Amino acid sequence: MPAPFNLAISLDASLQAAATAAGLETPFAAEVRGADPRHGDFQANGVLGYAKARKLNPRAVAQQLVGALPAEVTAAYEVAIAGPGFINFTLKPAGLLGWLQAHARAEQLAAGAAQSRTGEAWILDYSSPNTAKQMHVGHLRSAVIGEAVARLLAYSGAKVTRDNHIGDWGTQFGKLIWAYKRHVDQAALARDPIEEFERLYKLGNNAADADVAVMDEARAELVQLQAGKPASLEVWRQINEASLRAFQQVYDQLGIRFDLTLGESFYNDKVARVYEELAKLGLAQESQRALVVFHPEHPRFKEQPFIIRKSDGAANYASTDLATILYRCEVLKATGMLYVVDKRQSDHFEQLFLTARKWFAATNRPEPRMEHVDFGTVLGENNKPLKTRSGENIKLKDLLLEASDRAYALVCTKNPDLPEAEKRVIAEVVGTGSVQYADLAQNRSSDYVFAWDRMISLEGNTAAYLLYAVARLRSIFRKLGAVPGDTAGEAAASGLETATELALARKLMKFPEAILLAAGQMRPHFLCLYLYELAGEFSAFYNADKVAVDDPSVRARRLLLCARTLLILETGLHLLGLRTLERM
RNA sequence: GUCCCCGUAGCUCAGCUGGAUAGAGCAGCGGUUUUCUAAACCGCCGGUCGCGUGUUCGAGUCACGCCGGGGACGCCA
Repeated sequence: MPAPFNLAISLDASLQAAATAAGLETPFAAEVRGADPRHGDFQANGVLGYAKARKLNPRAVAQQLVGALPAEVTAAYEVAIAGPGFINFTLKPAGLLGWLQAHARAEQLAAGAAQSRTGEAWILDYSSPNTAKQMHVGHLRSAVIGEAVARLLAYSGAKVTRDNHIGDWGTQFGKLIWAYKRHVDQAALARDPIEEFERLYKLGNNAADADVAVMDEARAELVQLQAGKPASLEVWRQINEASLRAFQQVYDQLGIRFDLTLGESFYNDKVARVYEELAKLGLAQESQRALVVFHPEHPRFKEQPFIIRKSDGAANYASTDLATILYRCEVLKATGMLYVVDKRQSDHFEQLFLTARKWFAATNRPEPRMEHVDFGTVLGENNKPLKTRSGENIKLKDLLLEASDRAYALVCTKNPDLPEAEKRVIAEVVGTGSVQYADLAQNRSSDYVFAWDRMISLEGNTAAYLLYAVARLRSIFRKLGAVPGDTAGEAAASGLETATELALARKLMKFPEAILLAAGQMRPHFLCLYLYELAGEFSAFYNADKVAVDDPSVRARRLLLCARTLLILETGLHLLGLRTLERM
């Protein structure tokens, strides 16, 4: 009998059927959820509310429900009624082993997970830096969280399109092109294009401030660019290409690859339609020469305008964001879109979504799901936004480099005999992974304090702790000359016995819940927490139960546990965007 | 001024749609290695969940008020 991927869901369905069989009134919700291990694996709390609403004795209702449970359930679980009417379910050891045997390979887990979001098509809008500028620490969270959410949704069965909505259009290009044409240093450009663009922009900006004639020339450059003059477009195109190449170096380290890069310039010719439609529908109105949208039903947005066209006639990000929503629905056939953006922009997104909903409703377009996946600020240890000592933004490139350096120093003390090249790889994986994981492990909505020591000190809920568990698991298989997931070997496994074996197996079986929770709320920290607890159970098991024992059936079942732990740890870490290691 | 978010152990944080005795890590104290990586494991210590009132079988979680911190608020994104 194949074990269902998500036992909680399957149990819920069984209870629902039992409720009908027991003659309970509808609606009845079983409310199955993971339980405190002291009480069991799962608990159903539904009878409490049900009994209350009908002034029944909850324990009697629970009794009635338990009496109607199908034989498969009572065979697989210890069932107990506790307290005011909780029903506790503890999977028997044979059931645990059965689940582990049914989910032996990555494809089997993936197939199970993919059931929850089939048919959904999401556009993920994340990272989205400005071209011609360095990515700095302020770009970290969007990239890291966005990628993890993308992977979680895809794993859950959704079609995911990663769209890098870069800032590649704006008034700064006039000054930049002016300076580029006159002062570009080709050698510097080849070495580090963004560094050079930043230098040129500052140069152009200063020159324009100092000299009105330069300002006029810069303005003329901008007009020519916007008018589509080929020579200007060519420079602009070069700037963007070089910028994207530089971004990709960071993305490669973070495991990010976009499907689309449709920046603001792409929507240049698509904003006019937005103005026309919204004006015609009466949603937008002229105010102080700008085109704005008010929301009379909203306490604040009845007065605080959503400016969709500036008084000088130019577009702003409200214009392009509206055009983007339309394009994503009409052309890309998205059923939903997510914006992984700083929470300080929540007003903008609230106004944007309100406006888009009214617009779509008024034009009979199907309404997409739109969600602002917000996140807090990265703070320094002084609890203020993280900066360098001189008050500059920290470049993402430098941050990741420092992470690797710190990890390298650590590998050299912990495992000095490894080959130099391998130490470098370990440093890169551990360093980058530590930065990613520190960002993901905390609830994204809150600010978080960036602290190197806590991040790479490798204690507690950190990337290194998890990667270390993976490395130890790999080491076991290396030492024993065994292959993880070897079915023939696993067939010899005897039943789970020790407390640590059982605790580990129980935690493994909870993987589906962790995925569901993390993907459902687009909060990767739920997966982090699960993986951390799993690694903890593994470490306790590793310490208490030796795998390399003589008894072949004991060894086989422990190897099976190791193989599943390895599989789920790696699957989880990869979903978060981290790489894993053989040794560290 | 209006609105939003936050306040949980000395520190950094979990706590899923209200569920059982509020949990981790760090720091502190004490243990564990002739055994698969000790970057580990085990134990102890530590909380009036900012304060108050209310809602109910049940509140860290919901409502209202207050105190404290952060953020947003017309042409940057």
